[in-house]
Amino acid sequence: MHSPAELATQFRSMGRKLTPQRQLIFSLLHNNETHPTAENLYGIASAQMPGISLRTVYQTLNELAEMGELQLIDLGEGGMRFDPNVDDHHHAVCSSCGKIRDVHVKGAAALKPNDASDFMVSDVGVVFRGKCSDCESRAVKRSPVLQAKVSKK
Amino acid sequence: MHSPAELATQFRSMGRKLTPQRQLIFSLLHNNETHPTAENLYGIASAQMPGISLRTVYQTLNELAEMGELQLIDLGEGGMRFDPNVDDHHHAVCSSCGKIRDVHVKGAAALKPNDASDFMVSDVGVVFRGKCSDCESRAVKRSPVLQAKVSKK
DNA sequence: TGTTAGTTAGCAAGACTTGCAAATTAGAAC
DNA sequence: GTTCTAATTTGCAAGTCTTGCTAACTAACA
Repeated sequence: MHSPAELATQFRSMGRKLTPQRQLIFSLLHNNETHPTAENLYGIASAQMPGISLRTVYQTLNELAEMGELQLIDLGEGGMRFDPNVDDHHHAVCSSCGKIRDVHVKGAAALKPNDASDFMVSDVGVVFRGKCSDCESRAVKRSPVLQAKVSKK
Repeated sequence: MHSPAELATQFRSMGRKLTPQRQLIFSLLHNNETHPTAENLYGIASAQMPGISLRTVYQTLNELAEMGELQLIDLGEGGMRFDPNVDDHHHAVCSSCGKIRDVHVKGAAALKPNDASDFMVSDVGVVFRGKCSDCESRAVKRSPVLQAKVSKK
């Protein structure tokens, strides 16, 4: 995602308005690596701007997504997540705490469906599921013998 | 997924009942490669057993999923999809017609997050997006010059 | 055939997201 | 600074998908 300042310029050059609501959302997303849901952002935004509506948050997020400034991630956990990182990257999801982390994957771009040579691939997405280091170390401390089990989904 | 007969045995051995509704759903899922939604199955089931409820379809699907007989796929298109194929495989989604196809991916199991060596991976999922051969050939026929554009998400 | 624990059906409700219309306001012109 | 207008925000209703709840039903077994 571009910087809030750049987005501001971009919006204005498109004949669109730069409202305080939008500016706030731009700043909340800037360098945000938490993969927030709309509700997450609404919570934070509300604290700084009481009265802002959830509807506006959704609206702005959709606009940014349409502009290609956000990547939408749906991991089937009830709720779309928004990622201001639109570089070529993938995701690692902790099945314990639910945290999502951006990761780069060597060789991902070269993956091909073995048995569907007639499928024209335009995009490849990789999702790792497992345990993040925080949850893993907590599990080890709590019960070393269970470690093996726990690490299996 | 096991065969309907095997599932029947398995259910009974668990002290659960083998109802006509369950049998129907087992048979509809057997060798089903369409990645149906609950609603899809409900539609087909209703034709063969008028009065069966959508609630029961959901219930049975969830039970099978818990038993590891179904893989749940959520591609963020509004609606979980159920895959009786629980072998190690991945998916190719046509962005034009929405069809999902099971594919095997050489090297997928060996993928690792480059920059998250502390993440304990227990599962890797790969999703290809693009155009299936049907849609691709249709696009070519309709407008050869647009082919390049169309094939880009 | 009777008993009963497991199931089903139907509806209400919950979670997430979008449509709509009235009220508000950023940005441009004067 | 004032005025104007199209873009935007709000709040609520509604839509989609899924689950909770419970009365009625029934498979399985004695």
